[in-house]
This record gives sequence, C-alpha cells and structure tokens, in this order.
Amino acid sequence: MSSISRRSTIIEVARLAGASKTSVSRYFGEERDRLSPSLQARIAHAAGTLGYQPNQMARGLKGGRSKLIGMLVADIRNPFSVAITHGVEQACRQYGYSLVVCNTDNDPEQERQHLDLLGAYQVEGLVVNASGSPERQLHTFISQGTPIVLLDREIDHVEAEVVGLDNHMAIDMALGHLADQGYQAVLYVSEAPEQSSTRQKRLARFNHAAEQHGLNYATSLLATADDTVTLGALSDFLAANQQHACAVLCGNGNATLIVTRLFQQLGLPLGEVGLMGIDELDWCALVPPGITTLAQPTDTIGKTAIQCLMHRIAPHASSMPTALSFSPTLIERGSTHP
Amino acid sequence: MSSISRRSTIIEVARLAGASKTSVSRYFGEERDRLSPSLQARIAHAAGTLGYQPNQMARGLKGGRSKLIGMLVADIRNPFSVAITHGVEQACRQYGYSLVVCNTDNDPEQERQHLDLLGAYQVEGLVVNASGSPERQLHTFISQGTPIVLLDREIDHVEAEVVGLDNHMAIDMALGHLADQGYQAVLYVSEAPEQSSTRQKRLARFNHAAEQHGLNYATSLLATADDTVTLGALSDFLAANQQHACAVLCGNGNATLIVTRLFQQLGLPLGEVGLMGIDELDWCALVPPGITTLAQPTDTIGKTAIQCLMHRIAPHASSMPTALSFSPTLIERGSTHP
DNA sequence: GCTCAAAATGGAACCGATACCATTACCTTA
DNA sequence: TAAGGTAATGGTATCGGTTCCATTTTGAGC
Repeated sequence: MSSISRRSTIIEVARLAGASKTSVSRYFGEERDRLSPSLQARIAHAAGTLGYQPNQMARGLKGGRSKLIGMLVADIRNPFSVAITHGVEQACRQYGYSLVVCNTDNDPEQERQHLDLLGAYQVEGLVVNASGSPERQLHTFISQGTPIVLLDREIDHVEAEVVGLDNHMAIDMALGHLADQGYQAVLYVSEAPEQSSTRQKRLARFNHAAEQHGLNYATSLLATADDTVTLGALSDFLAANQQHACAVLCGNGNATLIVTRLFQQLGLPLGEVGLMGIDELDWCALVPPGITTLAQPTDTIGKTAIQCLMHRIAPHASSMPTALSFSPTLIERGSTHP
Repeated sequence: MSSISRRSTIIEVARLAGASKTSVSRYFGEERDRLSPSLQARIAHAAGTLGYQPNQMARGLKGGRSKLIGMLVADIRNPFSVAITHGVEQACRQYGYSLVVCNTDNDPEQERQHLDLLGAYQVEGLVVNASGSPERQLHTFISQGTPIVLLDREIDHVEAEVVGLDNHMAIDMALGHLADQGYQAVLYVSEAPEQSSTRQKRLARFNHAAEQHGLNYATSLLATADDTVTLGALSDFLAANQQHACAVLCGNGNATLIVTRLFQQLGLPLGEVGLMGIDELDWCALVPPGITTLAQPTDTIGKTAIQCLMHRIAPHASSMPTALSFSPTLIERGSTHP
C-alpha cells in the first residue's frame, strides 16, 4: 500500500525518456528551446509519469543559484511587518524566487543565528528589517556578493538601499493635519528609538516641525513593559496645556495601541483630545469615533524592496526602481475632530 | 576593497587545518567527539580564520536531511495565523530546524505551487493549514515518507494528526457563558464553511448546543466581499427576537471584526445586544465596553504541531504529545453584560 | 551530391558536503 | 613481546543536478 517511494531523479526520467541527463536538465532549465520538439515531448511525458520535480538542493549546489531570498523581520507579530512581508513574498514569487522569513523577536542573538542560517542556505539576496546592528555579518554577505536591501530601518555602516516610508513627509503631514484641525499642543509618543533609524528620524523631524508650526510640544518614549511612565507623561502634558487644544501623535502602530488604552484608562474624550497614529490598523475605524491614521503603502514597499534586489542580482533583467521612499495616505477619522 | 571572496568550503578548511575533509565534516556534524582535542582545536581555528560555515544545500543533498520544515498558511494576514506561525517557528528552532513559511492567500493554485516548491527543497516535515484540498499532493509527500501535521483544519482523506482548538468545547463554553449572562437568542456568524473543517464543526456544534440550551438561534454566513447580507441577517434576527435578550457569537477573529463594524453601523449598544468572538485580538479590549472572547492557546498549538512532526521524523528522539485539541480561555468583557 | 556551419544531443567533470570502509596509532592484556 | 581491540583519521564513492566540451544530425548553399 503506502510503500515509501523515493522522489524520482533526473536519471530515471532520462532513462524513461531515452535521453541523457543533460537533455532533461536542459528541459527543466533555461535551455528548453535547444531541444527538438520530439525530445521535449518525450521528456515531458516521462517526467509526468514519474511525477518528477528537480531537486533544488542539488540545483543550488552546482550553480550557487538557490532561488531563495532571505528576509529578516524584527517582529512578525506587528501587523505592519506582516503586511510588508506579504508584499515581499508576492514579489519574490513573481520573479521565480522563494522567500525564507526569519523572525528575530527583536533579539540580536536570534538575528545572528538566522543570518548564519540564511548564509548556509545560500540565499541569493537578503531583505533586512533588523533591530540590532549585525554589521559584521551583513558585510560578510556583501563581500560574498549577496545583495542586501534594508527595509524601513537603516543600519550604520551598511551601504545598501533603504526602502520605506518618507518619514519627513509623514511627520509633516501629521502635524499639518493636526494644526489644520486646530490643535495647538502635540505630544509625540514613540517606542525606544535606539535601535531604529526610522524612529529616530520621526522623532527628530517631529521636534523640528512642531517648533516650526509654533506648537507646544513634548515627546514621550514607551518603556518596554510598563505603560505608567507614558501615562504620567500624558497626564502631565495635558495638565500643562489645559488652555490649549491638545493632541497625541503616535509614532507607529504599537504606540497607537498603547496610547488608545491610556486614553480609555484616563477617560479622555477622543477628538476633544486629538489622537493620530502612523500605521493603519484593522481596528482604527472601530474605536469610536475612529482613529485618524497615516497608512503606509506596504505592498509597494515590499515590492520595491524585491525589485531592488532583483536589479542587483540580475542588472539586465530588472530595472532599478526610481523611488525608495514612499508617501503615506491620510485616513481621517473622528479622533482628530475637536 | 570589496573584492568578492567566495564562501569558503570544507576543503579549504581541511587544507588549512592539515586534516581531511572527513574530519572537518565530523567536526561540524554529530561526531565531533570522535576527534582528538588537538585536531578539534586545529579545525576550530582554521574554520574561524576562514569564516567557514557548512553549505546546507550540499549537506541536504547527500543525506536527504535538509533540516527544513515547510509550513502552508491559508492567510498570513490573519493575526491568529501569525500567532500560530510564531509558535511553530520557535519550536522548529528549538529542534534545530528552520521553517519555510508559504502563504497561500486561500488560493488553491498558490497552494499547489507552494507544495511543489517545498517538495523541491526537500522539507523533512510539513505543517499544513490549507484552504483547498490538495489531497493529491499531500499524498505524494506522505508516500515519500515526509510526515505531515494538519493545523486547525483537517483535510478529507489525508491521514495525519490535526492540532488545534477543541471546537466543541469552545462552542459549549461560549453558549454557556451567553446563557449564564441571560441572553436568550443567539446569532452565530461564520465565514464560509466549505473549505474549513473547523468552521463546519463549530457551526454544527452551535446548532446542536443552542438547541439544547433552549435558545432561539440562527446562523449567518459572511459573503466574501459584501457585508450587507450579514447586516440584513443581523437586523432580521434582532427584529424577530425583540422580546428576547439577543447576542451574536462570531466564529473567528475576522467575523468579530466585521460584526463589530456592523454593530456600529446599526448603532447597537454593545452589551445590551451581546457580542462574543472566538479568537482574542489586540483591540478587543479597546472597543468600549470591551469585547468578550475565547482566546486560543496559539503558542501551545504551534509547539504541539512541531512536536508531533518531530516525533514522526525521529520517533526515538522526541515523544508524541498527549493532547492535540486544546481548550480556549474565556476573556470576559463588557460586551456580554446586558 | 558534397561541404560546412549550425542545431541537437550526449559524456563526464564538478559543486560541497556525507558516509562507508580502510588504514594507522595507541593501549591492554595474556 | 606479540596479539587483538579500540580510538583516531583518511580515502573515495556518492547525492542530483549543471555545465563545458565533444560528438552526431540536420539543413542550407553551391
């Protein structure tokens, strides 16, 4: 009955088709045209009968072409990361590549291990959204000729394209919107910026732009596991700006989640106290009266990253994308209507 | 400067260490102990100098041991799937395996392609959370001796362990809770059950248990892209049961999302009209007065799936888990307090 | 009909590891 | 001290493909 029948190999197909290994290899490779129609038919038939499928391991061995792209994700449970990953995967398939996704849970050690691993599997390209700074290992990849694209976050001393949101524009749009709506004081809430260039950029731009807009402003960093600090910062800020219309701007989806919780704990009326976040989330429309967000074009970002990579892998086959920074889309809801 | 230096091979290490390929192979394999300390030291040094790392492709070729587990996910953007995937990945790493995740977007064609692919990469085991019924291909894996574990959904005619929630218990707990809270009429909202045994089971059990509880009840299936059908079903149900305390039970996270939207469109007061969902989501606490849910033990489910697989890959090295169905946890919030 | 280039096909080395078998070195024990 | 067993190490075939080069076919041009 269920006898264990080994996966069939190229030799068996060749034998059955009355052809040579080489011809079968050609048939499944890039050189199918070089085969006469009759031979093609025989091979196709034999392969079909045997359910043959080339072994990628063996293929990768000779040519070094694993047809694999590696991706390092800092936090797979973040909906934003998932959305990007989804775009990246689709783009990979489109180019005939497969994607190996490694989640690092923001842990440099796992990051290190996963990079080793991806190396061992001879990935042909690397998409990195890292928390630490695995410069050393990334340089190893680069020196071996494996192209790298950085996603969302840049990494010091690693020269590679960075694909992501136009952070300046995002902050400017956010503050512009808040100012238009009549808010006069804005608190910016961000996760710890040390490990993420994006967070740093947004934070810096916020300080700069808030100043320019003539707003009262302050910033607060989220502690890892303790929201009371931020809760304090929020109350203090509101107390200090009682005479102004206040709003909170959240630096990413996670900040929005936490701040929304704090609003509820404090019983703050959404809208009267403004709330706005970068990153669109499923539920932003559901918390009455809706939370205003800046949505990132995640699919585009993912696709662009892969397009970059493909251009570096095969410069002739694929063109370099023209833009690497993308504009967010403002989704206006009740939380920014005072 | 950035000269392209090929990844170094076992031969180069052997040469530098003054040893044979075999010894170096032993050093990096399971047989390091068989080497004398001095030889070990020499190899370690040589490998360190060259930055050597064994090529998994080559390894996989000879022994057939790719150290890869494949996973098929029906919808990677579903937070529940992500949570499970996270558990699966952690467990894989723990056993020294890597995970290749393939998202099918509920598309049978992608499912087919991805299975081919995973076959080509010689995965040693397969975790399947499929939408279609790729029986044929799964049987190919099975007949080749590649173990399979089904996640959350079973597939007809495929004999494999199914790891997931205890659906009967979940429905019973939900109805028990709703009845305790005094609701007398319950509408069950589910996504299309055709492709998912889990949805079928929950639906069937709902009908059965609601009957037993003596409740008024009805069910509604979500259309793919059009919520107006469900909106109609919801209003009708409420109209038909005006004299009773009504509640809605959602079959999974996505249903909860959509129904919550409908509640808002209809201006239904949460709690007065009950709302409860299977699957815990980030935002369930944020929609006032909070949505009651049954949380699945996602990490446990993921880990158990891998444990199953490992037991089948190496029966001696790993034991078979004792349970494959797990109980949910009730998280009680305001949406079920009339 | 013959020549010669191009097209079609096959042979064999090679990719980087593993694994079996053979060999050498080192201890025990009689 | 010789015999015999074990530990340490090396040689080589092999995994399933790809690729270069050699060989055979085919067809165009004269």
